[in-house]
Amino acid sequence: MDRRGSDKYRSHPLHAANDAQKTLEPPSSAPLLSWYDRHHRDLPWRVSPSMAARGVRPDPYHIWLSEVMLQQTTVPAVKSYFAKFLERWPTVKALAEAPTDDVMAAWAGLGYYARARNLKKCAEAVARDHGGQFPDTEEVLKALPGIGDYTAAAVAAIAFDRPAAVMDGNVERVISRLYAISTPLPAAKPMMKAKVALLTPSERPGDFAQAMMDLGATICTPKRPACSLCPFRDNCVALRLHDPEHFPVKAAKKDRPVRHGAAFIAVNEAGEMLLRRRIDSGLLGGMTEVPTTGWTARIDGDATAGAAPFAADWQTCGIVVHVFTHFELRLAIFRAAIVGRPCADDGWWEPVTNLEAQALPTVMKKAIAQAIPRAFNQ
DNA sequence: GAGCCGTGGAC
DNA sequence: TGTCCAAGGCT
Repeated sequence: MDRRGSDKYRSHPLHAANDAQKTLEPPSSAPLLSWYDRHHRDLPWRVSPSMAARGVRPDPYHIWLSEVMLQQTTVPAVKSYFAKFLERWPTVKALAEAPTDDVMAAWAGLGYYARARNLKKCAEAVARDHGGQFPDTEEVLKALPGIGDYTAAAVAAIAFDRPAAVMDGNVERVISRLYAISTPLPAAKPMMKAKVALLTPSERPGDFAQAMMDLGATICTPKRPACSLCPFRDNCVALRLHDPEHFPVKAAKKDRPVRHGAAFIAVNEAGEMLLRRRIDSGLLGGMTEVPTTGWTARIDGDATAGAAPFAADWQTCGIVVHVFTHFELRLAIFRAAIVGRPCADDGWWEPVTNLEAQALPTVMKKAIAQAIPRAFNQ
């Protein structure tokens, strides 16, 4: 058990780290900012250096929206969603007035759907309590739904040029290597945040924060970091120890259990599919689903017949496997041709041609595609 | 503090 | 193929 990541606990000579540190100059923000000016990435939510030089500041709404989307999500995955949201809801006020179901449907596929629910709540709070203007301090930002330590600091620094200590997974990796911190995460976070605070300059704190994250994303990568290109190469204790990949040390992860369930794709003679809305809390909260069993039981033929939303000629369509963060789901898929609209009180019958507009999470799209291969465009 | 909460890409 | 992980927040 605990095979995942357990080797991260392999021992490391602390005395060597201390000895190496004595021979290194402490890092400063200047080389990093210089590197950032030379390697700036053009991202949709950023203000270009030339515009910034003319005093143009980023739109706080854009920064906030991008930062929420980027929580535990990669830049390539976010880009199209960011463009879609800005086109549809150009201002925080527009987002505040949008129907929640529209926001959930637009978010479908990005994952961590509590972010979408909180995004809407946050927009409403900004419109209602702050006159449609985002607050410009960490403390007030953090009081808003979906804004925690990281996002509050990031918005304060990037949008408002506040000297906030921004720490995400990238910065944790950079800092842990710079100082060869052997305390495992997450226990080491307070120590790391203190290091970041000392390193954060009063000039260009927003650029510094983005530079630290860019450095972690492109140079100080988890595997095979490009240390020879790093502006901190002469200050990095982990590099001096010839083992940057050893850091950050993390607590071992737990095994991922397997859960079983069944999903039922019912289509009537009018080309409509039975859908339901999940409760607002918990897994896939507030999102749309096809009828399913609970996701704990082991499914066999007898249990499946009783678990269907209504009696019908259910045909088996095989198994869909979907991996969530903390468990793996194996979903038995069943399909039936229905006459009329049974169970309409428990959900609704949606034209199959309109499935793209629904708030269907990826696991549900996979289940539907298993039963009806042409339900979605690829 | 630790568990819960998605997804897709890289290796 | 399995494993890790990506600009975390909430409870």
